[in-house]
Amino acid sequence: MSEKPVLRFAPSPTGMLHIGGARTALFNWLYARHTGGTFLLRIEDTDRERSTPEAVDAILNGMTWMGLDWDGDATYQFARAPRHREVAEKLLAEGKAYRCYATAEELTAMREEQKVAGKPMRYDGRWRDKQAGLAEEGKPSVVRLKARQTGETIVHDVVLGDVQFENTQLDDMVLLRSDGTPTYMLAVVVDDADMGVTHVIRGTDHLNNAARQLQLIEAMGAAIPIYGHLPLINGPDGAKLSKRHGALAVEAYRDMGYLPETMRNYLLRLGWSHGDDEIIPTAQAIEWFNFDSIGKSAARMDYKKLDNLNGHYFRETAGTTMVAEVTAFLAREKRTLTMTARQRLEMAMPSLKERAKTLVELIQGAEFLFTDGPRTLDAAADKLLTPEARAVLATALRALDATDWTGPALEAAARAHAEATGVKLGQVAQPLRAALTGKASSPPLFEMLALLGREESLIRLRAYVN
RNA sequence: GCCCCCAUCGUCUAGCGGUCAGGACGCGGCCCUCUCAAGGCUGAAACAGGGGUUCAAUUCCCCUUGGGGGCACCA
Repeated sequence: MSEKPVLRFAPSPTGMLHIGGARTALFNWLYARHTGGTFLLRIEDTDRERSTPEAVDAILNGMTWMGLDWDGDATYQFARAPRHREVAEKLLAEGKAYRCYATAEELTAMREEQKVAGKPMRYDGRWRDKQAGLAEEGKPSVVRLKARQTGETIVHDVVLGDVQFENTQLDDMVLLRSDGTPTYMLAVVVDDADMGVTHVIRGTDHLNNAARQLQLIEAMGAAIPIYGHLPLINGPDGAKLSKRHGALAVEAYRDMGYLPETMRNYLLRLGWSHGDDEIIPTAQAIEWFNFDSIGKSAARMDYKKLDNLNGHYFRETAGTTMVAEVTAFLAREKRTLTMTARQRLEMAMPSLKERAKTLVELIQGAEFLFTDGPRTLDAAADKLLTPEARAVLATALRALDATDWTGPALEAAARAHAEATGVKLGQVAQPLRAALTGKASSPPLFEMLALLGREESLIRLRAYVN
């Protein structure tokens, strides 16, 4: 075991890259980067019916957005079918596999009977020791592994520990379909062996498969990889994460305005821990990541916590980077900013990123910077601009106009004006804010007034003086 | 039905025989404050139940219950 670890993420391109897959990819990637090993990407497209090029793109894009770079080119499993077939033929020749002529209908009936009888639903090995006779001549057949029928198979798992399966529970799985194409079971094992994969880290939905794959590995005489099965992610209600919960694909998180760094940190903490640490930037994660601290139980998505983390990374991220994130986000919505809007955005970014939790929220809060002229009031701002407030606005406006148009000077003027008229600063500031931004909350008022400039600010304020 | 896995505050988790059961998100209160955030202080909130083992169980074992996964010529 002196060789560097080789890990892989092997999704099937039958849909988007979902959050659970993203986490599996992340864990594999982290371990590879932590150890200086290799992280491979293999597209398991042996199911020709369900695999689509769109899904392949979605997975590749999702991985790229998540910042999970793989080593070398992605391999496509279907392209390796001849090799898979070769292995199956070898097994057949060695007597470790056999042809089964049972039809699909026959097997379905068999399972039905087993179910009714309360017996485990397994292939009964009806062709295991039977020679094909004249009747089978030219009939379609599948190739099955002649699995061991006694004893037990133990999966040594780095997250779950040793898991033991009775071999009587494992049946003779299909290696080659009747059309000659390899099954997933055959393909993964052959590919992992050929690619030199040392660590198979995947979801617990594959735990049972591990036992069966172990038998195939043994029959092939290949090296046994280190297994690790990760608990699945459930929806906020604890039920299986499904389309019903929406927000399944990583792209959905991108569109909701979360940063890749946020997703990596969040997904890492969902099932992995390092004492009391919550904020774990990727560089730190690479340094710390190990298999020992992976939890065994399924976790649920918590959007509140995700929001909180995203807000944290907004505050941590440089303003220029955030401007780039915002413009990229807007570009995806086919929006572009004018030169002025962009300049304002850059200037206001330190204040904007301080109070938003998602890019969507940040952009909503920045809309008043993107266009010129009087604002349309939202409900809260409208409620704020009572006749009395408008009167305050009128006098405050004159006080402001009489001073230097800088943040500190404007604030001083407003404070002096408030004191002179015997009201609190808030009573002066809120009407101004409503007229200036069209909203009841915004980044610091005086900073925004200065940023928009005297002329533009006065146009907006005067619009709401009766 | 059969097999496998899991089980600490509402949620994510720390804990690896003796702890006032800790942290984070969320929630309540106070402070700060031009709004909204952020920040500081603070409060409520958990060992699923029952048996063992042990001087001592959240921690080890068994059962129950509850969740999850699997049982294809899908991956």
